Amino acid sequence: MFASNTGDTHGDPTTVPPHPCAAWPDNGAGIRETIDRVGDKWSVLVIGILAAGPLRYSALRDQVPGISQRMLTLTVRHLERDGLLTRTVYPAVPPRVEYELTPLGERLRETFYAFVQWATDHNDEIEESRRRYDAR
Amino acid sequence: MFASNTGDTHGDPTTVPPHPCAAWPDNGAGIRETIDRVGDKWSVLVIGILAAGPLRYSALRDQVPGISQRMLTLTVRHLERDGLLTRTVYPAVPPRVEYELTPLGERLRETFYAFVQWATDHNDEIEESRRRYDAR
DNA sequence: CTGTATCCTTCACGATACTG
DNA sequence: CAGTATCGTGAAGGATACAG
Repeated sequence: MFASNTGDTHGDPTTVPPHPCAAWPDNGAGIRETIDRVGDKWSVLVIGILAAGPLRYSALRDQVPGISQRMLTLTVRHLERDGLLTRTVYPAVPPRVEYELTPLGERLRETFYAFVQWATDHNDEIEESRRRYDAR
Repeated sequence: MFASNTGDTHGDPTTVPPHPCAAWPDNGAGIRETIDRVGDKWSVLVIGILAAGPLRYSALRDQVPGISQRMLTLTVRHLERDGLLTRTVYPAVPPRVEYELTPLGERLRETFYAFVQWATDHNDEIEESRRRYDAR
Protein backbone atom coordinates (compact mmCIF):
# COMPACT_ATOMS: atom_id res chain seq x y z
CA MET A 1 0.00 0.00 0.00
CA PHE A 2 2.82 2.36 0.72
CA ALA A 3 6.25 1.51 -0.44
CA SER A 4 5.84 3.76 -3.40
CA ASN A 5 9.52 3.04 -3.45
CA THR A 6 12.63 5.01 -3.02
CA GLY A 7 15.06 2.42 -4.15
CA ASP A 8 15.52 3.82 -7.62
CA THR A 9 17.74 6.55 -6.31
CA HIS A 10 20.46 4.15 -5.34
CA GLY A 11 22.71 5.28 -8.10
CA ASP A 12 23.40 8.47 -6.24
CA PRO A 13 25.35 7.63 -3.12
CA THR A 14 24.42 10.77 -1.26
CA THR A 15 20.71 10.83 -1.93
CA VAL A 16 18.57 10.35 1.10
CA PRO A 17 15.19 9.13 -0.03
CA PRO A 18 12.42 11.42 1.11
CA HIS A 19 9.59 9.67 2.87
CA PRO A 20 6.97 9.31 0.17
CA CYS A 21 4.06 8.99 2.54
CA ALA A 22 3.16 8.38 6.10
CA ALA A 23 4.09 5.05 7.53
CA TRP A 24 1.24 4.88 9.98
CA PRO A 25 -2.01 6.82 10.00
CA ASP A 26 -0.76 9.11 12.70
CA ASN A 27 2.67 10.24 13.49
CA GLY A 28 4.02 7.91 16.09
CA ALA A 29 2.94 9.55 19.29
CA GLY A 30 -0.53 8.06 19.34
CA ILE A 31 0.79 4.73 18.25
CA ARG A 32 3.33 4.61 21.01
CA GLU A 33 0.65 5.40 23.53
CA THR A 34 -1.52 2.64 22.16
CA ILE A 35 1.25 0.11 22.06
CA ASP A 36 2.13 0.93 25.61
CA ARG A 37 -1.48 0.43 26.56
CA VAL A 38 -1.42 -3.20 25.56
CA GLY A 39 2.27 -3.85 25.11
CA ASP A 40 2.89 -4.61 28.72
CA LYS A 41 3.56 -8.06 29.96
CA TRP A 42 0.04 -9.31 30.53
CA SER A 43 -2.68 -7.28 28.80
CA VAL A 44 -2.80 -9.21 25.57
CA LEU A 45 -2.89 -12.50 27.40
CA VAL A 46 -5.74 -11.39 29.60
CA ILE A 47 -7.70 -10.11 26.62
CA GLY A 48 -7.16 -13.36 24.79
CA ILE A 49 -8.36 -15.41 27.69
CA LEU A 50 -11.39 -13.26 28.34
CA ALA A 51 -12.41 -13.73 24.74
CA ALA A 52 -13.81 -17.06 25.79
CA GLY A 53 -16.28 -15.40 28.12
CA PRO A 54 -16.41 -13.65 31.49
CA LEU A 55 -14.28 -14.94 34.31
CA ARG A 56 -13.95 -14.18 37.95
CA TYR A 57 -10.73 -13.05 39.52
CA SER A 58 -9.44 -16.39 40.69
CA ALA A 59 -10.29 -18.16 37.45
CA LEU A 60 -8.54 -15.49 35.49
CA ARG A 61 -5.50 -15.77 37.71
CA ASP A 62 -5.41 -19.51 37.21
CA GLN A 63 -5.56 -19.18 33.47
CA VAL A 64 -2.74 -16.68 33.16
CA PRO A 65 0.25 -18.81 34.02
CA GLY A 66 2.75 -17.08 36.23
CA ILE A 67 0.99 -13.81 36.83
CA SER A 68 1.14 -12.35 40.31
CA GLN A 69 -1.93 -11.03 42.05
CA ARG A 70 -0.43 -7.59 41.98
CA MET A 71 0.02 -7.63 38.22
CA LEU A 72 -3.34 -9.18 37.55
CA THR A 73 -5.05 -6.46 39.51
CA LEU A 74 -3.04 -3.72 37.86
CA THR A 75 -3.66 -5.15 34.42
CA VAL A 76 -7.41 -5.49 34.70
CA ARG A 77 -7.66 -2.05 36.25
CA HIS A 78 -5.87 -0.51 33.33
CA LEU A 79 -7.97 -2.40 30.84
CA GLU A 80 -11.10 -1.36 32.67
CA ARG A 81 -10.01 2.24 32.66
CA ASP A 82 -9.51 2.13 28.92
CA GLY A 83 -12.94 0.60 28.45
CA LEU A 84 -11.67 -2.73 27.20
CA LEU A 85 -13.32 -4.80 29.88
CA THR A 86 -15.91 -4.44 32.59
CA ARG A 87 -15.52 -5.29 36.23
CA THR A 88 -18.66 -6.43 37.96
CA VAL A 89 -18.83 -6.90 41.71
CA TYR A 90 -21.54 -9.20 43.00
CA PRO A 91 -22.29 -8.30 46.60
CA ALA A 92 -21.97 -11.59 48.39
CA VAL A 93 -19.88 -13.36 50.94
CA PRO A 94 -17.34 -14.30 49.91
CA PRO A 95 -17.07 -11.56 47.33
CA ARG A 96 -17.28 -12.39 43.69
CA VAL A 97 -15.98 -10.23 40.88
CA GLU A 98 -16.30 -10.95 37.20
CA TYR A 99 -14.39 -9.54 34.29
CA GLU A 100 -15.75 -9.41 30.80
CA LEU A 101 -14.57 -7.99 27.52
CA THR A 102 -16.47 -5.02 26.17
CA PRO A 103 -17.29 -4.85 22.47
CA LEU A 104 -14.37 -2.45 22.18
CA GLY A 105 -12.08 -4.98 23.81
CA GLU A 106 -13.43 -7.71 21.61
CA ARG A 107 -12.66 -5.74 18.50
CA LEU A 108 -9.16 -5.09 19.75
CA ARG A 109 -8.75 -8.80 20.29
CA GLU A 110 -9.68 -9.41 16.70
CA THR A 111 -6.90 -7.18 15.49
CA PHE A 112 -4.53 -9.08 17.71
CA TYR A 113 -5.66 -12.25 16.17
CA ALA A 114 -4.02 -11.42 12.86
CA PHE A 115 -0.83 -10.76 14.71
CA VAL A 116 -0.97 -13.97 16.70
CA GLN A 117 -1.73 -15.81 13.52
CA TRP A 118 1.32 -14.29 11.91
CA ALA A 119 3.45 -15.28 14.88
CA THR A 120 2.17 -18.83 14.76
CA ASP A 121 2.58 -19.19 11.03
CA HIS A 122 6.10 -17.85 10.90
CA ASN A 123 7.53 -19.07 14.15
CA ASP A 124 9.75 -21.65 12.52
CA GLU A 125 10.93 -19.19 9.94
CA ILE A 126 11.90 -16.73 12.63
CA GLU A 127 13.76 -19.26 14.71
CA GLU A 128 15.60 -20.43 11.65
CA SER A 129 16.58 -16.85 10.91
CA ARG A 130 17.89 -16.47 14.42
CA ARG A 131 19.94 -19.59 14.16
CA ARG A 132 21.51 -18.38 10.95
CA TYR A 133 22.20 -14.99 12.44
CA ASP A 134 23.77 -16.39 15.57
CA ALA A 135 25.96 -18.76 13.59
CA ARG A 136 28.37 -16.10 12.46
CA MET B 1 -9.08 -24.93 22.51
CA PHE B 2 -7.95 -24.19 25.96
CA ALA B 3 -10.18 -22.58 28.39
CA SER B 4 -11.28 -26.11 28.85
CA ASN B 5 -13.65 -24.46 31.17
CA THR B 6 -13.45 -23.30 34.68
CA GLY B 7 -16.80 -21.81 35.17
CA ASP B 8 -18.67 -25.01 35.68
CA THR B 9 -19.18 -24.34 39.35
CA HIS B 10 -21.41 -21.38 39.02
CA GLY B 11 -24.18 -23.26 37.39
CA ASP B 12 -26.77 -22.31 39.93
CA PRO B 13 -28.13 -18.84 40.43
CA THR B 14 -25.82 -17.09 38.09
CA THR B 15 -25.04 -18.83 34.88
CA VAL B 16 -21.76 -17.97 33.30
CA PRO B 17 -21.79 -18.43 29.55
CA PRO B 18 -19.37 -21.13 28.46
CA HIS B 19 -16.47 -20.08 26.30
CA PRO B 20 -17.72 -19.94 22.73
CA CYS B 21 -14.36 -20.36 21.10
CA ALA B 22 -10.64 -20.55 21.60
CA ALA B 23 -8.78 -17.58 22.95
CA TRP B 24 -5.49 -17.73 21.08
CA PRO B 25 -4.07 -20.36 18.75
CA ASP B 26 -1.24 -21.28 21.09
CA ASN B 27 -0.78 -21.34 24.76
CA GLY B 28 0.62 -17.99 25.68
CA ALA B 29 4.28 -18.79 25.72
CA GLY B 30 4.81 -18.28 22.03
CA ILE B 31 2.62 -15.23 22.08
CA ARG B 32 4.56 -13.68 24.89
CA GLU B 33 7.78 -14.26 23.05
CA THR B 34 6.36 -12.68 19.95
CA ILE B 35 4.95 -9.70 21.75
CA ASP B 36 8.27 -9.14 23.42
CA ARG B 37 9.92 -9.27 20.03
CA VAL B 38 8.04 -6.25 18.79
CA GLY B 39 6.58 -4.86 21.98
CA ASP B 40 9.65 -2.88 22.85
CA LYS B 41 9.80 0.84 22.55
CA TRP B 42 10.90 1.23 18.95
CA SER B 43 10.42 -1.87 16.79
CA VAL B 44 6.95 -1.11 15.56
CA LEU B 45 7.89 2.44 14.73
CA VAL B 46 10.91 1.33 12.76
CA ILE B 47 8.89 -1.24 10.87
CA GLY B 48 6.24 1.31 10.05
CA ILE B 49 8.78 3.76 8.72
CA LEU B 50 10.63 1.19 6.68
CA ALA B 51 7.36 0.26 5.03
CA ALA B 52 7.89 3.26 2.78
CA GLY B 53 11.08 1.80 1.42
CA PRO B 54 14.71 1.18 2.33
CA LEU B 55 16.53 3.77 4.39
CA ARG B 56 20.07 4.24 5.50
CA TYR B 57 21.04 4.53 9.11
CA SER B 58 21.02 8.29 9.44
CA ALA B 59 17.77 8.72 7.56
CA LEU B 60 16.13 6.13 9.74
CA ARG B 61 17.42 7.85 12.84
CA ASP B 62 16.06 11.16 11.65
CA GLN B 63 12.63 9.71 11.03
CA VAL B 64 12.27 8.07 14.40
CA PRO B 65 11.87 11.06 16.65
CA GLY B 66 13.77 10.80 19.88
CA ILE B 67 15.54 7.51 19.38
CA SER B 68 19.12 7.25 20.52
CA GLN B 69 21.84 5.75 18.37
CA ARG B 70 22.21 2.97 20.84
CA MET B 71 18.56 1.99 20.68
CA LEU B 72 18.36 2.33 16.94
CA THR B 73 21.27 -0.02 16.52
CA LEU B 74 19.89 -2.50 19.01
CA THR B 75 16.46 -2.39 17.43
CA VAL B 76 17.56 -2.96 13.86
CA ARG B 77 19.91 -5.71 14.98
CA HIS B 78 17.09 -7.55 16.69
CA LEU B 79 14.81 -7.12 13.72
CA GLU B 80 17.54 -8.34 11.42
CA ARG B 81 18.14 -11.36 13.59
CA ASP B 82 14.48 -12.25 13.43
CA GLY B 83 14.49 -11.90 9.67
CA LEU B 84 12.19 -8.89 9.60
CA LEU B 85 14.60 -6.61 7.82
CA THR B 86 17.86 -6.80 5.93
CA ARG B 87 20.98 -4.80 6.60
CA THR B 88 23.10 -4.07 3.55
CA VAL B 89 26.53 -2.56 3.82
CA TYR B 90 27.83 -0.78 0.75
CA PRO B 91 31.60 -0.75 0.88
CA ALA B 92 32.42 2.89 0.41
CA VAL B 93 33.90 5.83 2.17
CA PRO B 94 32.10 7.07 4.10
CA PRO B 95 30.26 3.85 4.84
CA ARG B 96 26.67 3.47 3.80
CA VAL B 97 24.25 0.99 5.30
CA GLU B 98 20.70 0.45 4.22
CA TYR B 99 17.85 -1.21 6.01
CA GLU B 100 14.93 -2.72 4.21
CA LEU B 101 11.90 -4.72 5.27
CA THR B 102 11.82 -8.34 4.22
CA PRO B 103 8.57 -9.85 2.93
CA LEU B 104 8.20 -11.37 6.38
CA GLY B 105 8.56 -7.95 7.98
CA GLU B 106 6.14 -6.48 5.51
CA ARG B 107 3.52 -9.03 6.37
CA LEU B 108 4.01 -8.34 10.04
CA ARG B 109 3.52 -4.66 9.34
CA GLU B 110 0.20 -5.47 7.70
CA THR B 111 -1.06 -7.16 10.83
CA PHE B 112 -0.02 -4.11 12.79
CA TYR B 113 -1.99 -1.99 10.47
CA ALA B 114 -5.27 -3.37 11.74
CA PHE B 115 -4.18 -2.60 15.25
CA VAL B 116 -3.11 0.93 14.43
CA GLN B 117 -6.39 1.42 12.63
CA TRP B 118 -8.25 0.28 15.69
CA ALA B 119 -6.27 2.64 17.87
CA THR B 120 -6.96 5.54 15.55
CA ASP B 121 -10.64 4.79 15.23
CA HIS B 122 -11.28 4.40 18.92
CA ASN B 123 -8.90 6.88 20.40
CA ASP B 124 -11.63 9.27 21.44
CA GLU B 125 -13.70 6.48 22.89
CA ILE B 126 -10.79 5.34 24.98
CA GLU B 127 -9.94 8.77 26.27
CA GLU B 128 -13.56 9.31 27.16
CA SER B 129 -13.55 6.04 29.07
CA ARG B 130 -10.51 7.13 30.99
CA ARG B 131 -12.06 10.41 31.90
CA ARG B 132 -15.11 8.66 33.24
CA TYR B 133 -12.99 6.20 35.15
CA ASP B 134 -10.82 8.86 36.71
CA ALA B 135 -13.82 10.93 37.72
CA ARG B 136 -14.73 8.70 40.62
C1' DC C 1 -12.37 -14.71 47.64
C1' DT C 2 -10.49 -10.46 46.03
C1' DG C 3 -7.71 -7.72 46.57
C1' DT C 4 -3.60 -3.89 49.09
C1' DA C 5 0.79 -2.60 50.88
C1' DT C 6 5.75 -2.92 50.88
C1' DC C 7 10.06 -4.10 49.64
C1' DC C 8 13.36 -5.42 46.32
C1' DT C 9 15.55 -6.62 41.93
C1' DT C 10 16.16 -6.42 37.22
C1' DC C 11 16.80 -4.36 32.93
C1' DA C 12 15.28 -1.41 29.26
C1' DC C 13 16.52 2.76 27.97
C1' DG C 14 18.89 7.42 27.77
C1' DA C 15 23.13 10.26 27.85
C1' DT C 16 27.56 10.78 26.70
C1' DA C 17 31.94 9.93 24.86
C1' DC C 18 34.71 7.61 21.69
C1' DT C 19 36.10 4.96 16.93
C1' DG C 20 37.06 2.71 12.11
C1' DC D 1 28.70 7.90 8.34
C1' DA D 2 27.61 4.33 11.20
C1' DG D 3 28.29 2.64 14.70
C1' DT D 4 30.62 0.90 20.16
C1' DA D 5 31.53 1.33 25.01
C1' DT D 6 30.26 2.71 29.44
C1' DC D 7 27.65 4.45 33.07
C1' DG D 8 23.47 5.88 35.34
C1' DT D 9 18.43 6.03 36.11
C1' DG D 10 13.56 4.89 36.52
C1' DA D 11 9.98 2.14 35.97
C1' DA D 12 8.08 -2.50 35.55
C1' DG D 13 7.44 -6.36 37.64
C1' DG D 14 8.07 -10.36 41.38
C1' DA D 15 7.74 -11.98 46.32
C1' DT D 16 5.67 -11.73 50.38
C1' DA D 17 2.66 -10.36 53.93
C1' DC D 18 -1.57 -8.56 55.28
C1' DA D 19 -6.78 -7.03 55.02
C1' DG D 20 -12.07 -6.51 54.27
